[in-house]
Amino acid sequence: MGTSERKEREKERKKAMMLEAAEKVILEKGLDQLNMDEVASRAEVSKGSLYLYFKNKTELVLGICEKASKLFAEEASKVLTKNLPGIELVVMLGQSFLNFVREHPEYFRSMKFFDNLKESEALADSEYIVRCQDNIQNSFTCMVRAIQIGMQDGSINDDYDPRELAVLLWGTSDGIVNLAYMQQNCPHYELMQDHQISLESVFENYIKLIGGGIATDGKKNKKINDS
Amino acid sequence: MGTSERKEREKERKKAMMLEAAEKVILEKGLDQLNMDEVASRAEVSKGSLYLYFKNKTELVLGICEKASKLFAEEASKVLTKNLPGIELVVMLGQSFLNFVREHPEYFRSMKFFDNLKESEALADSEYIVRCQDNIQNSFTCMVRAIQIGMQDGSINDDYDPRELAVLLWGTSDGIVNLAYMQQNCPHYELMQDHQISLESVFENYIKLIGGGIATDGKKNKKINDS
DNA sequence: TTCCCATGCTGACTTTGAGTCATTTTTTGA
DNA sequence: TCAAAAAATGACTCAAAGTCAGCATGGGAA
Repeated sequence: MGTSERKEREKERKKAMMLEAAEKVILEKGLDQLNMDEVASRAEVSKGSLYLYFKNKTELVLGICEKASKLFAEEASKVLTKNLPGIELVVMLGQSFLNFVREHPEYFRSMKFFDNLKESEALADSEYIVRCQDNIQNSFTCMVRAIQIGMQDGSINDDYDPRELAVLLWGTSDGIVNLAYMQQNCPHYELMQDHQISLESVFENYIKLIGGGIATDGKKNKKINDS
Repeated sequence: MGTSERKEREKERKKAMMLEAAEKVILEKGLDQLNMDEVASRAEVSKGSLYLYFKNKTELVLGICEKASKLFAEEASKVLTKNLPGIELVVMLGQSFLNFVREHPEYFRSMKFFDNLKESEALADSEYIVRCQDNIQNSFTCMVRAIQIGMQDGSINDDYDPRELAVLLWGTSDGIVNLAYMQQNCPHYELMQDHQISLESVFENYIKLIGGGIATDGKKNKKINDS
């Protein structure tokens, strides 16, 4: 009986259509202008149907966030397959993050929404929350792995705890990437427009600064000597 | 005729009461639960009065953001008066930022709200936006000054452009401070809860990493030799 | 003291948009 | 072919943002 399978697929397809409609609205008008009636009409379904698939507006956005965090986690795990020194993997992860945000500002926006949820919003009882957390955790684990690889191959200074260093890199790169997002999407954000500072060179310096700090830079290559 | 002056002060006092009421609500329930009727009743005025002082909900939050950004700018300029090497001023600015967010999460929240405004929200025509931008610009200038002082006194490597370095430090410390905010205010944020990583040590390592990267650390103390 | 006007204040009302549900349409399997 | 189940609909309810016609107050002129 392949009927139920086809039905299942059809359901997924519709859900995807609704998410895509919502993404477009966010891209065009911003998250705060997202309106359920408009999403419904753009997805060519009734409002009732929309609520059949997503129990409220929060879950609709979390649906986007799930896609976003999954996509990025895939990106991150792809980076890890490359045969490169750990330090370069770390740099590539940062670069992927930046590209991701530039290519999908609406995804980054939905992830910020996720970040700022409070328990007050029907939070604990949502499957989406759990899946988003999982995906983010996976990306984070990629960062930890890259650092561990680097410590193993001697390209990264092993004075630090790998997980702690990962948190540090996660936080700082989120900050830098957020600058990029705001420069691109928030016209009133003036920190960089005023002066003629390019994000390219800021990011380059970020890599140089952080990279310099965590790399072994020829001082103590014990691991390299071993191999 | 001191009457109009007293009236003016009275108006300011009421405005401050309304802002305080709104801050309390944000602190207790979060920004997304902020509700104009509740603010009005807590401030012991009618809804109509509230709208007499703030033309909409967005401006009310921007009013808080104005206070917040002003407070922080004052904090930052206080740091600059200290008679210390530039590098230590930079570290103190970072530390102040972290303390600020810990002590006033609702202020940080309102600044995030400001950051994420789109032009769609009656944006260009708001006096608040301009004042917030000014205050933030002032804080940023403090960071630039601290860096310039450090380059002058030889405690900071002058390979970088001061403004570009300031953007870099601004972005990264915003990211780190954001981690602190989330850990404190968003129960679903699991990046650090899972592992037993303390924010203290992450921040310490942040200072060590960045500080190490920008400090002259005895390699090229040309300016120090001069004096 | 009394009245008048300006300014400030009020809360009932309008509007908008999230979320619901009784009803209709479509699909499925007998 | 048809009845029961599943899916879809959009008019409705309800909460909260935002408005406005009328009320209160207080300071100055008669």
